[in-house]
Amino acid sequence: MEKNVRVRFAPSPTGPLHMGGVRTALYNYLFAKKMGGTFILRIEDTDQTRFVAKAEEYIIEALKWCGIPAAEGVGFGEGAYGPYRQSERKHMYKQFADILIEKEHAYYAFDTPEELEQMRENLKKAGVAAPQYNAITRHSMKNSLTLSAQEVQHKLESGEPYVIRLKVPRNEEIKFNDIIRGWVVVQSSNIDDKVLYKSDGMPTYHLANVVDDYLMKITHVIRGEEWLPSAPLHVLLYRFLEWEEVMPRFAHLPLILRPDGNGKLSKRDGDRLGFPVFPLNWTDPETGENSTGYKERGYYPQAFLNMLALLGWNPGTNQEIFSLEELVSAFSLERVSKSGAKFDPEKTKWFNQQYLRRQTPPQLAQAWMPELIEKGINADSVFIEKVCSLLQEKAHFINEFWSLGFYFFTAPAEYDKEVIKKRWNEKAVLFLETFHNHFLTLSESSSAEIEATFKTICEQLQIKPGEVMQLLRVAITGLGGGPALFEIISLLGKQEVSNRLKMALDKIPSYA
RNA sequence: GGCCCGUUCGUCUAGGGGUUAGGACGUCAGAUUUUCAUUCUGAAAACAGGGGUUCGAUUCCCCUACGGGCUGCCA
Repeated sequence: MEKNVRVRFAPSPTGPLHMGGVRTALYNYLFAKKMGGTFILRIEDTDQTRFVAKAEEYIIEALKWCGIPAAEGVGFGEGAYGPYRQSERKHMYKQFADILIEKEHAYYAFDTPEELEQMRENLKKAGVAAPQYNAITRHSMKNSLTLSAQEVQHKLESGEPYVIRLKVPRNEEIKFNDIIRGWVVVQSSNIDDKVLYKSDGMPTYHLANVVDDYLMKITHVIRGEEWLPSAPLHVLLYRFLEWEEVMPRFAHLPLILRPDGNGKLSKRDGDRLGFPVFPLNWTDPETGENSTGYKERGYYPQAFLNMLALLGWNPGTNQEIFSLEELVSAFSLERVSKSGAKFDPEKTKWFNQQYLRRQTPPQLAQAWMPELIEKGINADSVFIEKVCSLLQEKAHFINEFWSLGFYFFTAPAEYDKEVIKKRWNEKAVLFLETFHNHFLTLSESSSAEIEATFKTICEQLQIKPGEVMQLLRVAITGLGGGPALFEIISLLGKQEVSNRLKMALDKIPSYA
């Protein structure tokens, strides 16, 4: 077993973290915990042009809400390998680019963006589908391989903008053993001379992530499949920097796909299809555009995480509901699947329902209380808890409680029209009146008692219970469905039910 | 286009040379609660296609098809 496992989640702060990112963070977290290792948050902000204010803060808040905090890194008390923001590590990268140049594994390039564009266009015209800056084309570009040493020196000294590119060998087989995918083999001729160091003095992702992973003693790189094509490049970097023996193991996670059609789940899909893609609400600082989060939609973070964990990983058993601790002990990268997984919003709701079911009535009452207070409801806590335990089995979210059970606190203002249309007739009115009278004479009003009364009356009047049961419900709650009716009546109490029956008898005839 | 990765019910997936191919969500049907939006039971529902290898392939290999990712001085 490896010792001192160190993994990192390394998002770039270009916007809110979406659920794919959360899952990557989760798998990193689970793996770290499982191995007794360290989970690190590193902010990859090497692209200053794409910086989004508040994004970093959002990422940190999201991890906290989910309950998968980093042990080390930005927003989590730093650690021994800081700083953990690449912009603050700016000074560390150049020396490694220089080493590569010294070893002739990299070179300076002075081509302007226009010249690069020109090169690509020319090659396309000549029939090259994917023009590359590579072992062939670099000979006709402006770089330290084609220019004389003096020219290069002069350009450098005169402050001409330059980048440093990796000199990818012409024809070499590069391979690595991915934990999830097995051996991945790529010919170096298919890799281009990637920019490692940008003209603005910042490294690109490729250089920065390799340098930082090395410096931070990262043992396993667990990231999305979109990185698979550049992994060989990173392997090359480790080799050229002579860090191969401490090169991390790679695990490339399958993508999360959109529920409709195909393709990677994107930030836009959520609002288009009506489910959140972000853990928390987000307001775009530029456009003011709002996106809803799982938190604000009423999801439990545990349910959200549980769903995410099973999207691309499974324990090999039939267990589906896992606490975080259970996930940690069951998790392994080997059981992560290779193929992309379509996200299923319905099953996500189901997970939340499962967690809701597992709450105790006091927990539910506490969670519901703010809304009740806001609505000016002032009820006994024991009563509220009883309401919660009835509502619990009908709801997926606590935020459905009010629309499902407002009638516990206030008489209905409307009645289900469908039911009235179908069931309201003279016989039904007679039933309601009779039931009302009997109900008032009841000495105790337990649900069993009420049910017995109900049945007796049905027999007396020769009415099938099915004909009036739902109507009775509508008269009292206004709704056509809900928790056990006699429980509701019992809980509401004699006086209230009596009032409501009177009101229903009075209002319903002129209804619909 | 090129390179890379993938392909078991509609969806998430288990399995793995000989199985009635298992589970979950969803769907549908029955039951029960003499209502329902709960619960229970049940049903329909899958190995992309073609070649090998093999006594036998859904499982191993190859090809095809399809899907996805990447192809920036983005990450």
